[in-house]
Amino acid sequence: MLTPSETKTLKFIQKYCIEKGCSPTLTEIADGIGIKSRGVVHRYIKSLESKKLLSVASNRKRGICLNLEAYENQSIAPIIPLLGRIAAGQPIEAIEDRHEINLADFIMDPDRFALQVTGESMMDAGILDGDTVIIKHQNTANNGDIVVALIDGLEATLKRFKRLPKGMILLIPENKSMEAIAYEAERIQIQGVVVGQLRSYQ
Amino acid sequence: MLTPSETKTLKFIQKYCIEKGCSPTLTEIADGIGIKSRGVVHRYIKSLESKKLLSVASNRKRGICLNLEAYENQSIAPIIPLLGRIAAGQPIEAIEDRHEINLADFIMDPDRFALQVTGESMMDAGILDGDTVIIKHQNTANNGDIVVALIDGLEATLKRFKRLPKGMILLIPENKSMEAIAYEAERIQIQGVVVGQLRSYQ
DNA sequence: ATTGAATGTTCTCTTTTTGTTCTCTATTAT
DNA sequence: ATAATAGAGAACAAAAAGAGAACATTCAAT
Repeated sequence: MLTPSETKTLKFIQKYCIEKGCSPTLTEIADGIGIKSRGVVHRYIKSLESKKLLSVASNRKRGICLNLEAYENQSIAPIIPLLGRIAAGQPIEAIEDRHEINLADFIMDPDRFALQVTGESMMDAGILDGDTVIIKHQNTANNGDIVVALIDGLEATLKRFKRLPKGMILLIPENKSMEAIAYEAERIQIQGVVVGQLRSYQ
Repeated sequence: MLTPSETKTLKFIQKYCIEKGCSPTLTEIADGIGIKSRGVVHRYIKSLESKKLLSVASNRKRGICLNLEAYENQSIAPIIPLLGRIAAGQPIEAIEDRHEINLADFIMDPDRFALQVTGESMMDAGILDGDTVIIKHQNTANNGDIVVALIDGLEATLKRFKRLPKGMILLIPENKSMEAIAYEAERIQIQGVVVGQLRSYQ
């Protein structure tokens, strides 16, 4: 487990390496993490080395070498490393854009809950049968939102929301073989909007 | 069985770990659960430890380590409540089928990483431009797996995998407007298979 | 090759924060 | 009454963070 200072040091080194193409000096690191002592930085580096997160060529200037496999050794990595982008037929943008996904942003909010989707009504929006959608609980929606709507108080569906003139609401399935249906606003109760979606292939 | 305070403490630690990437200090926990005494927090931690829900490195700062395996039996995982299923035009099965999604299953595995998808090559499989896919790092794949494949060592793509006779490998885009391409097996290097996918609508 | 500035390394020292162990009190349910 | 839970807070030990001095080594310019 890394201390906050070690984490800060490691992140600075990663960023520096990516931006400048070589590793930083101890003075640069000290400056980067907001302390004054090279000795202290050296201590952090040694600790990170002992934790296999990087290796240092002894006495070499700029001799820090990041261990890119390090994430795989981490005992707990609640945050997944986001390694880069992948495109259709495009070369991978290697390590350039390395940052992290914070799943906390995704989910850990008290007014959110999950629903498992059955049916294909939102297929064309990339929400498949069996997917899980993360819903933010709220009673209103904007045009274009994907909402959980309760029709006549008993039937809940997942549809794209559109407000029509004259107090009508259009619920649009994202599936070419299905039709959008308009309802009087009184019949529709918004239970929440989709803020995320996840799928497991296992 | 956990007391309310212990549950509160554990949930706070889970959330903190996910958000910050390291465990909280006793003071931070006290603050987080709304009490003032580090001593009390210490007592809760020790109790949680005796219930095998976490382990603490003694005298180490931020030395709390969550025990993820223990979560499968108890309803205290770092989870979102999964409220039910939602269907196209079907009534919601309210709270009847309430269980939970365990995010630990989804991500907390050291040999997994994430990639952000650009392009539409897997559109028909519900993987859209901008989505994040969770990759399990491995060098082999089964027919039907969605894989990250490196072509000629320099071009990484996301495609469905199929092994053909005579040492050929077919990489199939899930997009009607794109064609599957067959390669000699030597040209293809599997970097991992897709085990999850997530999307944020925010 | 020599030299000097920059850099890495190894110390000691101090301060602050944190973990640990207590005792004490209050509340609640059995 | 008793036990379990919840909390405050004091006192001490230890870890982490940091400053900075002193020395060793690199590396590039001369």
